[in-house]
Amino acid sequence: MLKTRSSSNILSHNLGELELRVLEVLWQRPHLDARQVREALDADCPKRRTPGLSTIQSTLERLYRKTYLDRIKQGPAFTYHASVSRGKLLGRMLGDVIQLLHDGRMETILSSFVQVAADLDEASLDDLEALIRRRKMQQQRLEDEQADSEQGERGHD
Amino acid sequence: MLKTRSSSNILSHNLGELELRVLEVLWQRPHLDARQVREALDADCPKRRTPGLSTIQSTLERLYRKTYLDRIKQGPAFTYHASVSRGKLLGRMLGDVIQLLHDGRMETILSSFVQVAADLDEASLDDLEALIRRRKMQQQRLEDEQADSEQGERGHD
DNA sequence: TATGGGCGCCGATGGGCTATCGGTTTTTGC
DNA sequence: GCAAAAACCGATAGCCCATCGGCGCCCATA
Repeated sequence: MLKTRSSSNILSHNLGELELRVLEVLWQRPHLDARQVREALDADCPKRRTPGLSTIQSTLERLYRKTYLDRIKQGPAFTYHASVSRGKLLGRMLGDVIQLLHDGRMETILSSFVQVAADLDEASLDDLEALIRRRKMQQQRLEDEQADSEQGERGHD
Repeated sequence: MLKTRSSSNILSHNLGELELRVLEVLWQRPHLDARQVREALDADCPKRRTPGLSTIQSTLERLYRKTYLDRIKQGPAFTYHASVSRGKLLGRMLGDVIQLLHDGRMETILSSFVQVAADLDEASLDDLEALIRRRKMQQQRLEDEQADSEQGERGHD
């Protein structure tokens, strides 16, 4: 009856509800300590009973250990701030899902996404096109520079 | 010390590892019963110890209850097949993630996705553009037809 | 230098989920 | 009707998050 589960969840970015709410708070106002995060949480949703300070602290520490947050000791308390932007996290989680469900054909991925985008907003298709154009130019420039200086560096992350 | 957690996971589409592997099998060859699914699983990855039949059955039933699978009683055993395509599921999970992390600005969403697509493959940007073009025509045609026949129906899902 | 209030940190607890079976019941085919 | 196979149910294990209590440390202050 042993299990030997390698990992409970299939996605590498696994966030709980409180963790996400905390991240949201810190995206809006960086550099808060646990107490301030708790207050912000309470202000955001007064009807919900705010968890105790220790709970917030645990969550902050978990997020810190998972490298979603950085911290600086400021006076008596740590001050936390997101080490990953909302857009970055979005991109990574999208990448997770895609890696999980892709079938090798780019067509499947893209049509799925276009479908999502189209559901969200018609105008978004125009935005997407503009973004692609920009991205292409960016990529082109990057390639040119690389060929020019002949340096193979990575990590435009 | 009570928890009152509304839901353990934030995403609505929550799949385990075995569940996903089973889905993969059934996407490749629909209409298998538990025994056949088990054999396919074993064939896909012989090194890994194949779970018992009951485990496969439980997983199939869970996926059925979660409406990822349909089943038909065929002879002595149920025959299972996916009720949602790979692309559909991909789209929904992408939608989940986006809904979870969007900040209201379409820009954030789109740039995150384009970044992912670009990471995957350079040529994908061309594909994406082509898809968008196709999608736009499709949408245009759909709107025309709607305006023409003046029927306001929903649910092109 | 004692002391008291924060704060960090660790461990325990509870609840949910998937994976995994064993055993019992139901169904089927002969 | 009977035997075999399949479905179904319940139990267990392991993982993860939420939640807190309690202990210890540090620093300011009397």
